[in-house]
Amino acid sequence: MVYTVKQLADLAGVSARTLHYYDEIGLLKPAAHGENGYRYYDDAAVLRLQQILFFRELDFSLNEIKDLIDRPGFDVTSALEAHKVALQRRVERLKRLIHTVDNTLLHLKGEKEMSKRQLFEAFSEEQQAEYEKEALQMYDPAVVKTSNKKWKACTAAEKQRIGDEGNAIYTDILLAMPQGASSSEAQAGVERWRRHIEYFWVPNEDQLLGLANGYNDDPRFKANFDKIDPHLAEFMREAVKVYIKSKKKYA
Amino acid sequence: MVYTVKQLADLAGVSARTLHYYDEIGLLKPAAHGENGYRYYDDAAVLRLQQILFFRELDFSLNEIKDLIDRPGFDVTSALEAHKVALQRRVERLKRLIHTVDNTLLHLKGEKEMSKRQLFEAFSEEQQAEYEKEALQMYDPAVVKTSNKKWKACTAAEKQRIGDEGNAIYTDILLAMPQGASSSEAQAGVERWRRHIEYFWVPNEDQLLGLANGYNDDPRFKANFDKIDPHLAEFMREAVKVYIKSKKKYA
DNA sequence: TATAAACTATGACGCAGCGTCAATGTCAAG
DNA sequence: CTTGACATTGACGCTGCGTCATAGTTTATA
Repeated sequence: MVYTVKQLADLAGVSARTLHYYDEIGLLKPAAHGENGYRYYDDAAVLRLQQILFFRELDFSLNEIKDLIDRPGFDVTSALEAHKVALQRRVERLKRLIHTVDNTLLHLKGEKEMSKRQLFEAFSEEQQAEYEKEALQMYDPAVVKTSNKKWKACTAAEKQRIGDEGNAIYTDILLAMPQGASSSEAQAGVERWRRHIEYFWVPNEDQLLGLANGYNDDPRFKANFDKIDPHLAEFMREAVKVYIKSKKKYA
Repeated sequence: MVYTVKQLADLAGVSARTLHYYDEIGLLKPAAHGENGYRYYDDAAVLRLQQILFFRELDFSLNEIKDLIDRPGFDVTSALEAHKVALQRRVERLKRLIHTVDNTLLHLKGEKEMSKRQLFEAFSEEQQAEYEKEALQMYDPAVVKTSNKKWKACTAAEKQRIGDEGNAIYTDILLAMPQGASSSEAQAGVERWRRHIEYFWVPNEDQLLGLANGYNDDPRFKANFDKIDPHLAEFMREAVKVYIKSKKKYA
């Protein structure tokens, strides 16, 4: 059998352009060129194209495919095994992304319910509280409920006060920056911060550090801190490290 | 705070080129341009960049990101939900690919063991038998073992005979093509084919049709059939359909 | 202060795998 | 002989930058 471009294209379910391209890069050459310049494919080309499409389905690149079916004695098995590993890594990555999307969605919904349920506008501090609850989720979902209850039980005025308190604390810590992370000013700030956090949640030392790390690593936390000062998050992390060390020493 | 290109780039962990590009497509514009043409970014730009990178991590396209953070009141929640679905689809697809790779690897390894263990060279018919075992795997792995045992128990001469028998059957069916899929010649061929298959495995009618489908849809099956005739696989599918219908009618 | 090192700018090509015109030639049917 | 369906090559476009190339600017050092 002999096939023109369109015939082979329809047969294999690809476009004519694709066959042109495969010819261009030397992946699938027609059996013969007519004097009119037309491409004519034979049955061997059909088989080759089927192999190509098989590997293409598996997300091999056209170059890899060329190696796989051209090089005689090319190690197809280990190529497939390597490819499998690559595919698995992609799956893992995608799963992490989905998880992050889920978290973000949870956060957004929480925020919405809040702002709908009360007159209280979504202050950035309230957002911050949301974030903190989320971070906390990584430890114990049971605690989240308690935290949520506490927050809901607050009046708008109380919330306002809590938000202001948070702001004040961060400003205090900011002012302690020139004195260094181990200065008594900074450490006092961390102490106040801890008690502020404890309004929602009572973390142990490790969790406290985890939260400070989150302030640096989670872009949403980070963004809020950067609004105050671009080095605040990092400074807090250092200060918290010092804080914990001294706590553990005297424990 | 004000940042030059490199400062912001280092801060955010991206390249200067990336910032140039984001400026070019209007995704992140510097706060000011110096008289020397230099770009100068401010803290707002830092925050915006952080948001951009957050969504970029989630595999949003730069265009989508622009919409997400520029359009006021753009529905971020449903965008995220749609994105999640897209991610999930990608995961499903990758899992299928991995499964296919696994099957192919199994097949390749089986082939290798075969050719190593015996003097018997890897005839294309033996390959075909491998494929058939693989197709069968989709139904019941327990049956595979039986099939394998049977095959291994064969002498080389027996294998040769079986392979030849397969070839003869396919040739017979090929010769029946002009008479049509429902012709008695074709149906007799299917009957012989069935008994031939049953040497390895006893399929029910549905499984028989599944196998005939595999001859068309699996490129490796297809390739072998196309060597005989490009329309044989399709013809067999039709013939098997007819065969099954008549079987069920009289059942 | 002269010069070198480090930074800045714009412009352009390259990558993968084709889709999509565009301009032009060829073949089969009515 | 026309029409329409096919064929050809050539070229740009898409995504998200990496990577020169060329040229001007700022900063550090001798």
